[in-house]
Amino acid sequence: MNASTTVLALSALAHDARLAVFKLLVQAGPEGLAAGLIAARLEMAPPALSFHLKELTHAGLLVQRPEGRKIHYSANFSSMNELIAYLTENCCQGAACELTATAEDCC
Amino acid sequence: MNASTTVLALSALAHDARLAVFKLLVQAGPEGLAAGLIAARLEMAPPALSFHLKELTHAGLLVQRPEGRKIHYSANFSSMNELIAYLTENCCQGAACELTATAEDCC
DNA sequence: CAATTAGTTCATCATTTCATGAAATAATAA
DNA sequence: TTATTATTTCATGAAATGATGAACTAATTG
Repeated sequence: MNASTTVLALSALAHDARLAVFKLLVQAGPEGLAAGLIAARLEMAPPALSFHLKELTHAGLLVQRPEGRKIHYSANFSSMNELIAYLTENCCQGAACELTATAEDCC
Repeated sequence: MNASTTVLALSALAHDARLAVFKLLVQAGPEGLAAGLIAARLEMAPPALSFHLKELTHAGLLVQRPEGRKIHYSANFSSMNELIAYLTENCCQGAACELTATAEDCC
């Protein structure tokens, strides 16, 4: 992970709707959710959701899997871990978690 | 840290120049660097740098300290740690680092 | 095949972001 | 006090972002 792919991932997550989509898909686990279900849960218009799913997918944070006429999206955990690793190494002097109150949740 | 402050911080970091500024200031440590030095190191026009410093400061990622007629900026490590903690808890099922190759660098 | 469902793509428009150069502010030095 | 240095603010314009509704594609059902 280099600076420009990091910026791409950060840009993808730096939006209320997209962060909400990503969080929902993290909760959903590896199975993911169909686009229509995501739209229903987050009360988003289908074209808007489609736009945001494309952004997240393009940044490598989501993966797509056709399922009949539905399309399942799921979080790409390894790319998210790479992002967090990059931020920790380059932007925290490798010292993340040490100062946080929820240290036991992290690593 | 909630979703909207997270989006604010992510937006601030989601730009090549601002990510570079933040990384430089993390390396610089708590002393920080004067705006002019940052501009020289990163070869940025002063008004552009000022704009980006304001964005980062507004997001709580930098703190400002006047030093004579210079202004020193330094990384706010605790807010960065909060950001990483939020991402780890909400966007990684609290499983950051486990899947990364550089596990020893993280925590 | 016709109708329906799921999702995307397209066109448009409003808003935001960002770079640039000129001007302003404030602290120090001559 | 005048000049210089450090930084910010302002005004302008270009480019990117994002919301919306209509139209399109593809898979499934009747």
